Amino acid sequence: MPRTPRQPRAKATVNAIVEAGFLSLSEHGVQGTTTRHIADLAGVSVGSLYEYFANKEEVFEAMHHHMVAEVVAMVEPMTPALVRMEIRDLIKELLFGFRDLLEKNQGRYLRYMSYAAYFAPRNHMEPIQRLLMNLLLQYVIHHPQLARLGNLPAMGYIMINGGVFTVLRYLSEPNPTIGFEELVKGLGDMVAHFVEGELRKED
Amino acid sequence: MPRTPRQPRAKATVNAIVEAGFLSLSEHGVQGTTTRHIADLAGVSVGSLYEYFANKEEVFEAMHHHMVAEVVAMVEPMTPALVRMEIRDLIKELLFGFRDLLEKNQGRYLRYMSYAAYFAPRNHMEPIQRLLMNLLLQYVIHHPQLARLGNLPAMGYIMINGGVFTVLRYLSEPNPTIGFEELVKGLGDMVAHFVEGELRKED
DNA sequence: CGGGAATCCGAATTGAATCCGAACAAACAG
DNA sequence: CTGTTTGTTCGGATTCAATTCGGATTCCCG
Repeated sequence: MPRTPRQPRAKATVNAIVEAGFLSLSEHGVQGTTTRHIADLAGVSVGSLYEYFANKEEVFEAMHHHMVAEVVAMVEPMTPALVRMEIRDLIKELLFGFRDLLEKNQGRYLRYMSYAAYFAPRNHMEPIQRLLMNLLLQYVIHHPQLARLGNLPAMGYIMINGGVFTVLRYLSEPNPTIGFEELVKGLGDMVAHFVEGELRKED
Repeated sequence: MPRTPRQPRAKATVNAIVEAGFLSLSEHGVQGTTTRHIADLAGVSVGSLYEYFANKEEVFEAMHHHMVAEVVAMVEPMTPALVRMEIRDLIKELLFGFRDLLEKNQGRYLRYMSYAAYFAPRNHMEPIQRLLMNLLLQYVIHHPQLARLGNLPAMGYIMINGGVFTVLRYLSEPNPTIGFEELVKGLGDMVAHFVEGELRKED
């Protein structure tokens, strides 16, 4: 049963372990990331690690929460500005921000993401999906003509998942055949044309 | 150094091991899939497993090849018919076929796919991506008006990755909020409107 | 048949994950 | 201050899965 850290010293320990988790993942990949490794990098002993984490997986879960929290911290302040933009600009802003976040710290979040399906198999992207679905709703509220669009949940699902996963996959690619700008422009065009097309169909 | 099976008996062993890999993955997930487990399910000893596979990961790679081969075997015969269809019908045909394939055998391929990022981090989808890119090219050849479209590689990248990953993610979802038909229709609309919009822009 | 190659086996080895009890540090009451 | 309680850290002991290895068994060709 893992303990919750009370004293600041312990909180520092927990934090160091999570940091070390990202470091080790970047350096050695999943296979090479052992508890001893993490503990060494964190400057504590394995025993200490198991004081606060029931098992190795929980360390990865904590890393996951860090990442999600940062994404939320990025998107939420942007939201008021985003909902007033043209759709193409919104997508551009969002995806560039997303890329920068993922590549921060030698791509620690990106690296983590490519293994996330293993560590957090169930719904690991759900909070982010909800965040973006909320952004979409806010956007529709600020652009009432969009309310005429048909199946908003399905549209949102496709745009969010298609967009997020395509960008993730793109950024993980060792030598991509297209540029990130092209990708972002293409995604923007795709969504913009789709919206126009659907609105035209309504008439 | 793994040996290549020569006698039919050995080929059966190799096959049983790969089959057992899928079974074990379905039953016990990644964590629960041990070499002993696979060997037991295959009705052979661990030692035999290591005769033909250098390590556990190679078993997963063999499973991967099985899956990719089946996808190719599904798409290639469909191609001549697909390239003559309306874009929406093509997408519908392709995605329903894809779903059926993934859900065959109690979803063994789907189950495998959700862990694939871990086992085959580098380029594990590349053959499928190439297959679909080729389909796209053939399609453009049969619909010459599409040749006026702008950045085909980027478009293809987005449609293929966005489509494949969205469907994969959707099928892995325990209780999806939208129906598969809606998803397929939405993807079809998205692509169709995009094509129309781009063609209109060219004028 | 007889012998060498191919196949199969499962106990032994190895190394990582996890547990645990003792040692050390902080907080705090009297 | 000082004894006690509670929180924290440590690293060796244990457990379990991956992989190895030497020998037993089966196949197949001459």
